[in-house]
Amino acid sequence: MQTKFIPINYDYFDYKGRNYAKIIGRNEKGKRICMIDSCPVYIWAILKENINQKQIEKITKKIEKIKLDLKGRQTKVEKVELHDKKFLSKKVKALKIYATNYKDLHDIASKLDFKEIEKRRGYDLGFTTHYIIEKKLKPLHWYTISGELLNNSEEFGGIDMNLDVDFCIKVEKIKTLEPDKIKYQPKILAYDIETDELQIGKGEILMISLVSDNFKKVITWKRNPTSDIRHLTSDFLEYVKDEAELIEKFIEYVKKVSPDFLVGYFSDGFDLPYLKARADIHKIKLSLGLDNTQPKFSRGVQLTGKINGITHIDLLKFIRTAYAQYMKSETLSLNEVAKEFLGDNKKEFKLKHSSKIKEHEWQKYYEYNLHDSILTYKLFEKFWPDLLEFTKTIEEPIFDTSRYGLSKYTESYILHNLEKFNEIPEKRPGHKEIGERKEIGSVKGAFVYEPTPGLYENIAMFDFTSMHTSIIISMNISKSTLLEKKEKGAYESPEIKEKNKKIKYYFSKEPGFFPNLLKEIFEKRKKFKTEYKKNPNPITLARSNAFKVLSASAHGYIAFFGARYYSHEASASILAFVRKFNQDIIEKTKKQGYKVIFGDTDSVAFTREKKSKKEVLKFLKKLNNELPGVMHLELEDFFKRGLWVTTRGGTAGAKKKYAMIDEEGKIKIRGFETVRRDWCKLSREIQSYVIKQILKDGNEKKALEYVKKIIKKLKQKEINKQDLIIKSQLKKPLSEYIATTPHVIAAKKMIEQKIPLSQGTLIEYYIAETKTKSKLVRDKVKLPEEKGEYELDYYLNRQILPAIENIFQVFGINIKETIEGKKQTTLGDF
DNA sequence: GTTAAGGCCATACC
DNA sequence: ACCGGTATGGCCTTAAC
Repeated sequence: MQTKFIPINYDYFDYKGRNYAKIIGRNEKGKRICMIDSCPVYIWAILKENINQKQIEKITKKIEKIKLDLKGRQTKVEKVELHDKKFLSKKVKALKIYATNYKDLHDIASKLDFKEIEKRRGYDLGFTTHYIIEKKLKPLHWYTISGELLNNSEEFGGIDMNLDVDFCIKVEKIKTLEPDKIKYQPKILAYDIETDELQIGKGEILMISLVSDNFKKVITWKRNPTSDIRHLTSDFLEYVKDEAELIEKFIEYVKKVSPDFLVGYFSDGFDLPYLKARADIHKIKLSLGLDNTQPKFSRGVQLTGKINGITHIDLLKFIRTAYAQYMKSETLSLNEVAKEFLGDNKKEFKLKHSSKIKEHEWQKYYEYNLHDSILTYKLFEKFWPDLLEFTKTIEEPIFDTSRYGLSKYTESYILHNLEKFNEIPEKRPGHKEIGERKEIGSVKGAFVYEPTPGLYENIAMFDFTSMHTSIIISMNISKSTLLEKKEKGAYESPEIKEKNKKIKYYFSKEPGFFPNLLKEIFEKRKKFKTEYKKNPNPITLARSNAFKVLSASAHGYIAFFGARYYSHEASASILAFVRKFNQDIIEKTKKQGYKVIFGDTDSVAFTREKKSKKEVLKFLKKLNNELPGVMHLELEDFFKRGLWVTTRGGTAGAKKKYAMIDEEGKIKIRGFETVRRDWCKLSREIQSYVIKQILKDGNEKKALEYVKKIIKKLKQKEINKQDLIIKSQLKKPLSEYIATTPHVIAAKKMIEQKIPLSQGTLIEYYIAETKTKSKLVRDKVKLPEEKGEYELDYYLNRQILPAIENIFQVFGINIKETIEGKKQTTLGDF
């Protein structure tokens, strides 16, 4: 039979010693289909140089005889071919050694210890990745598949009989369909659980909400026994007898909706493992899989929950890697993320233990639970274009792309594109190699220019477009193009200090596959950005974003010790170029007669004095003409004013801290306390006001008046406590803290009061007046709900004044004296 | 007991 | 371990007096 098909969920199984890919997807009518397919399995043996034909024939014969009997599975070499390939951009002769089972390739590799063989590669990709590369059945692309329909067939041990799909097909032919011809509407089911404890399985699950297209449900067994059920019943609410029945009902609904995607928020680390743990306690099988199997959890750094045939998505992970760096939200909590992307307003509900929930609060709790699933559902819809485009770009199953970090994005893109360079993949570094890479230590980073504190007018700012990436492309830098010694015409890095020696690295003129691939990414990034500007919609934006992220992560990937194509030398060279190009631009700008104010990594800002914008742009053009390759400097913007301050208590200009106002009055604040979430709202707001007023007026007069007014309020204890809350994140488990900081104390108080808390929680507290004689801040910590007066001294001298004093210092004003008054007379003002 | 230096810790910039 | 280095600054801990 023949059908159209979009692959969504990839899995594989062994049958009679061979690997079979098992791919679940849909056809154009929305029917769920399972495809079963196989592909050649092989390992590359790269031969040493100068091995002659006779030697090759000799070892080929030996290799062909390799047979292994492992754990009851017999495996053997089926075929050996000689190929002309490339490895790390160098021409090599390599044997392609076919075997029966991908998992046995490691053992076959260990049998290939012939002296003629230099390296063994290409057996650590994982079967699914290998399969996608071999058969080009890429996730979320459309295909026409023809094959044999398996209908209650005995083949593959009757796999189709236990699988909840419409058809099961043994693939014979795969044909690519024109992209975007058929619209695929993903079937989504969002879920969220509420529990009494945050530790997995420790407390009971109180309720579960489920949201799909035209489907809303909250299942619960908890309510106050004295309350009248009629008042509590809603159209979405369904009562069950106990927690066991709750879990069974959940399974029932998942099966009934039968989604492509079961979507949660932090569900890898919480909801799914929690459900499994509670199901285990009740001896219930959490049979969510299409084959009725339970979710499988794998432990990387973080827990990951996989359901057979249904793609479990933890949206938090995807947002964290693909979006967090471009977001404004202070935390990645569902509420804040929803606020930023959906404009949804918070549903207020303070989580507490079920025993402390009052009668009338239950209905609110149910609604809160439902709302979380609604938000998760809407966020999935919102991010679907991004999930789609990232998956199509990286060519890994969406289950994986949605969980990958930046290095994996880059690496997957490379692995799926090696074939066009005829490259054999490099291996993953082992423990030993990672250790060695760490041992070498980090390389010197970018250059940051020390600004002179002050208020400046008429500022222009230039920055390099994708600086690191354009350096890699323009200077052909990579692990594979690094030369052992200087060659004629090679690219030469600036001088680098390594172990007290000054050295240079050289890179081949011969284009390497990595810089070449990056050039492709770089150009696609430009193309999709233009495409988006011409035709703005979620898909073009997502495509543009995918390539933006990919392009921006290239250098980080090379410098990451876990990367296949890691290179200390390449990373050091890239950064040496980064420093050099930035410093060169700064020098040239000074020479041109401009006053340089600041520069950080890839940017320079300067006052244009009396020169016109036109002259500045002419200068920019001149600078660009002197840049090599694809390197490009662009005008970030012209600014009306900008403010730079000293470091706290010092005289040096503070780096990475500035504020500018553009000609439309739009203000850009970097590094100041205003943008730091670990300062209280009051400090941030005062500072933000002061900065804005100064930038608008060009002087400090109004700002000073405002500050006096607020400080008066502060002294009269008229400030709302909410504005004095300090927030700080618990970055590791409480037990691992060496120093007992205020936020650690606050966290301990929360535990005492049974307020849910875990690693990653944003801890809130305020500093209160206490009887203690202790000078330690931590001894005055109180939780927001705790009764108490705020301590004036702390907020004045450690929050408000520090945030503004070096700003007023720019105008020669000592704000402490002005407020507290060395001259006591000024105190009378308050 | 006080103080300064150093370390831990969180957060931001690019 | 899950992209990197550079930088500010609060607060605690420790060593020295």
